[in-house]
Amino acid sequence: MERTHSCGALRSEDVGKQVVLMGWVARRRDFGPLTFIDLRDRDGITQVVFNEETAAEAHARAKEVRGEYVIAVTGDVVLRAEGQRNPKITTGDVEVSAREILILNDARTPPFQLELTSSDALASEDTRLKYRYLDLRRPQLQANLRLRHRTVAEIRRYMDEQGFTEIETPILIKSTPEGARDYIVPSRIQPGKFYALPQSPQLFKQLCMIAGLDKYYQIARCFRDEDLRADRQPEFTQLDVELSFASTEIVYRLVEGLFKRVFKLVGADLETPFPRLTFAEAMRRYGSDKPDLRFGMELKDLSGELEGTTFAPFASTLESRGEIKGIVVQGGAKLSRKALDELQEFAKRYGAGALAWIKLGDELSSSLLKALGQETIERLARAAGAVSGDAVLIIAGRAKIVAASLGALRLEVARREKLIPENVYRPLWVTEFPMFEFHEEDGRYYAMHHPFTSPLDEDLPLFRRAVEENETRLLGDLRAKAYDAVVNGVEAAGGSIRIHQREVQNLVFKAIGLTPEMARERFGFFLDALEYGTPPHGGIAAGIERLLMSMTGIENIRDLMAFPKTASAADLMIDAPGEVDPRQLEELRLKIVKE
RNA sequence: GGGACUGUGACCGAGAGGUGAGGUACUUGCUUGUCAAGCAAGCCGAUGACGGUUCGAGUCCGUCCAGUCCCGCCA
Repeated sequence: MERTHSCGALRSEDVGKQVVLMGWVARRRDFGPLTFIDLRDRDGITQVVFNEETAAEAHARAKEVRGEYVIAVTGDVVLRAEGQRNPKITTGDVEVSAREILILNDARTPPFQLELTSSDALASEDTRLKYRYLDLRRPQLQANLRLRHRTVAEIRRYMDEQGFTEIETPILIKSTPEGARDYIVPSRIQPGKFYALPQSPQLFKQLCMIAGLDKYYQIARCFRDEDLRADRQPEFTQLDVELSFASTEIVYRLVEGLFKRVFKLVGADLETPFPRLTFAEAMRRYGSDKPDLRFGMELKDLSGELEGTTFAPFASTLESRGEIKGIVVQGGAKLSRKALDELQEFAKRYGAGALAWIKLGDELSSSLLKALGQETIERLARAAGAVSGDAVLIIAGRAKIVAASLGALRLEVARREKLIPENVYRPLWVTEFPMFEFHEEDGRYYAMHHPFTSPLDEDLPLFRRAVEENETRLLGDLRAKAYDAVVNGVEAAGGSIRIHQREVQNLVFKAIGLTPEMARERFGFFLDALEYGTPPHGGIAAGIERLLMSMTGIENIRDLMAFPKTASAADLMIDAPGEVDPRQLEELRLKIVKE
């Protein structure tokens, strides 16, 4: 017996056909001489009717069936009578009148309920993760995985059309101290030595360019041993792209074309070219390098209005060249004291000392009223662009902290006040990322993107001066040919044009404190390769799950992966990570040191 | 490394120091058309683990475990 249709396929046009459906029993409703089964497969649900009068044997067997049994049904598609149709399911105009039923497999009562009624909620996440194969039967998760498949399929089609070659690179590679923490794999054949799993195929894709492969891409698994977040898993998938003779403009066009195609899958029509913001401007106006442009509420600089203030917190901020900025919450005058306290707590997580506020209600109120006086406060509110009924939230401090806390506050307030429109897509390029970032603890600069990222051509003279004359503080001002594609506040892709000249590469190593010997030890093979005729090249990588998050608005990466891990990087289903047999350890010459 | 929240029957979930609702699932019976089937009955737990405070703890305190979210981290 072969199935003829999926459980989501039948329509009124199919009435009269004899069909075979196979699937899982979602529900059974027993009415004595009449029994209904909602049959579910990946495509949908079809109602099957068992009638004692017309199919006594099948009807009797149907009574034995329970939830999640796997059955095959042979029957006739019949039109449902007016008033008996079910508009909630796509097949709701028809039903299958069963002639035969075959129980393909029975099922234990599930450990949690897959089919929900309004009176119950989804089981807790750990229970569902333990029985992931059952949770995945839920139509929502299946839809996510199918969208993921269609997205990746579309990516492959597009990249192929654009002349790219999909090339696989090794999973067992070598650990480098740069970047994220590596997952390491012990070598049995060479005891005491370790492979690392790739954080990304970075060096290999550049080697593909040196190899003359010209246009490379890969749907690549990446591994990073860092703490997890709602949008971060230890292993994830990237569309990794690199092309020779590239420029930023070529990369932008390629990715805009790709995103345009892929976002069509969720019914979105992205306008190209995407608008662009430099990193500096994004930070200044949104306090974020991945601004969500679906709503306004831009950060406004208020330090000009406060020049010469005697209010100590503000005065000391200005004196130490910090920033005082604010955002306007439309209609925010109704914010309660409690809400403002909560927002202050929220801002403090990002290092903000305090959150000052002004409310333009029926009468002016402000946490700064005593300190600054009514006149100054009104001037501040006006400068921020607030009108009657609004509130202004103000944070003062070091530029980095003001951006982080006020940028996060902007998002938080927008969420709380429901200021973010749905079904709107606002992509943009964030460009000209800094080359280097100062690391307070280590007291030195690190490459912000990675050490092979090219500086802007016009910043090259400054770069030479910074390194050759050892003016290290200039390093913070250097801009890179590095870019992110951001959609609705999600960093969907990031990349750069690479350095292809040895001289510039040496400058970078010097800037981040790598002696030629150290650079050679870490990247020796790669530096060699660069000297054999490296074409100018550049590329980009798009996190597949992140891309899907921006397409769907789904806020948790786990919902876009088949078998994700928990926040403590565990797989509750297979119970990984686990201990290994002592013999395995011995073979690898490894010893566990107990605390 | 740090912070916040959560942990009650198979599942969801109420219970603001004095033995724990309700719903769903499951089992049985009844109802000829439901679609979150209905109705009735049954079944099911001493509340994540351990320790403490108390005459008495699910409720308070401590430690641990697990889950979620966030800061740090993620070039």
